[in-house]
Amino acid sequence: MTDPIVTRFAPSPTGFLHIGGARTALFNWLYARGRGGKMLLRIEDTDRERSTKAAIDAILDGLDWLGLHWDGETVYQFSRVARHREIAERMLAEGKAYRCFCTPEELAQMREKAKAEGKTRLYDGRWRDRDPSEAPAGQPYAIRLKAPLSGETVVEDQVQGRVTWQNENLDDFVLLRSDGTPTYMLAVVVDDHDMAVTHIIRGDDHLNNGARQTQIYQALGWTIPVMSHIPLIHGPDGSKLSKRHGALGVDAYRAMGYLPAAMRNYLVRLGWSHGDQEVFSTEEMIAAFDLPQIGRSPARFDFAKLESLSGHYMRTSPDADLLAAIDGLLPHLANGTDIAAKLTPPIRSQILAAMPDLKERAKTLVELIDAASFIWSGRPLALDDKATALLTPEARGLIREVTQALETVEPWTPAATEQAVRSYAETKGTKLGTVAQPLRAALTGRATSPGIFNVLTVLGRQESLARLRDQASAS
RNA sequence: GUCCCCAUCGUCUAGCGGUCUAGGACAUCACCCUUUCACGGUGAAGACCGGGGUUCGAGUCCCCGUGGGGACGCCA
Repeated sequence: MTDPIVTRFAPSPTGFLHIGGARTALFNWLYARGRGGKMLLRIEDTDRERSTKAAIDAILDGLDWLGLHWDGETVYQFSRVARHREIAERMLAEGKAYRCFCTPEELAQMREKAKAEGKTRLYDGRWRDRDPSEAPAGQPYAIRLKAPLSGETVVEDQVQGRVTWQNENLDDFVLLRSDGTPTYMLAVVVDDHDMAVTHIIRGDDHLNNGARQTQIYQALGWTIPVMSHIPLIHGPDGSKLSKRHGALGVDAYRAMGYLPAAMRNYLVRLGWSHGDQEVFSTEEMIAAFDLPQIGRSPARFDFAKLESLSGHYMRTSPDADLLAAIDGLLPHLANGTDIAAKLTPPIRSQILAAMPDLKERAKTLVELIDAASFIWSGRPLALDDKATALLTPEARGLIREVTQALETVEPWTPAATEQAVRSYAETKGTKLGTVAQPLRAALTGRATSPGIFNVLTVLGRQESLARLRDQASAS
């Protein structure tokens, strides 16, 4: 029996969960779920200066919203420093690492020199073979890996293929800082090993780290996890994602009204494909996802496609789910509290009644809420510019007459009101649109809305007639 | 600068030597449907970065160039 698959998502809590991190989490989650494995969560909070509680909360909240649930307890890397130190000491004792007494100034000089000479190896290894007895007394030291000087280090990457580095280009990097805290490079290896991680899936900005970490695994004699470095996501203009375009926290996407399912679907197709399939249910995604199908070139973030996918999920979601999604979204909206207060039980059932018509034309929950707002907007109804333009004196005259025709309609159903309006238009010798648009403006305050007869039905006889009379008499 | 990675329509991508006069999706543009807006339907326009090889045959393999990206910290 082979070992169970264990993946992990390991964000550093120095900011929100951005779109790239969300996709990395999704890939890890899909890979584990599809193979009966586990996805672990490890918060890489060893940078005490920059790690914040707020960032941790944002990451957890973001994963939760996306529906990417991890297995087991969340591991906080900082809590494991003693273990990291233990391994560093062990490597020192075994001669796999050594003490380096260089000062920051010396290091800065070395770096400059190396750059000037066009060398990749920044540290010159000056303490590599020196006897510790030569160390200046009381001088703090860092522990560096005694990396191989020749030969090559290879990462057999599932997405990048076989990637090779000449060891002469890799220097003796620091494992344990002079203040006794572990570096990221050491901590990751020790934690992944201790957490029995079998597959590392992360952004390809870590590809070079993959080589360094491989050297640590080799020094320790540990099994190297299968690595997959996925390409980064770029902004619409091809540049690195910045706050100007796509680098928003996932909470921003929630606030824009995207459904988590749409988000997952959009994200999974960024860099990964399964033939010509564009739409994937979560189950399909889990079943089809695999590492070799991930592309190696960076993808650009495209709101238009996200939007389109979002519309698809809006249309295909059950009505009640969408209402629940609105409830979930309201707390995250600026005017959410005001709207929430208006959603009384009767209003909610009106929304539900209108939902089949509403969801057909909304791309996001925000649009859905906006399109539904005519239901709870009280009289006198505010008119937007287009609606105002529609309500010419002639149009108001039409409304007056149609209202009279409508007053006798019984029962108040879409078919019956349509009957009445159509026959009115016929006797007037005008097209249905000529009377439907003014009705729409008077009823919803907008120039666009669901089908006008459904609007009449959702609003009910009393409210409909009242809104019509408001506009018939006004001028 | 050095190291590493990448390169098919505007965008996401299919393509794993011949079935490619290169397929799908989003976006765009027509037309149809139609009470508005969407949806839906039909159709159009739109790509293999350049140059060398290898091969009977290259979008597919190799090399060089060019262009992107990433990494070069006692950050993660």
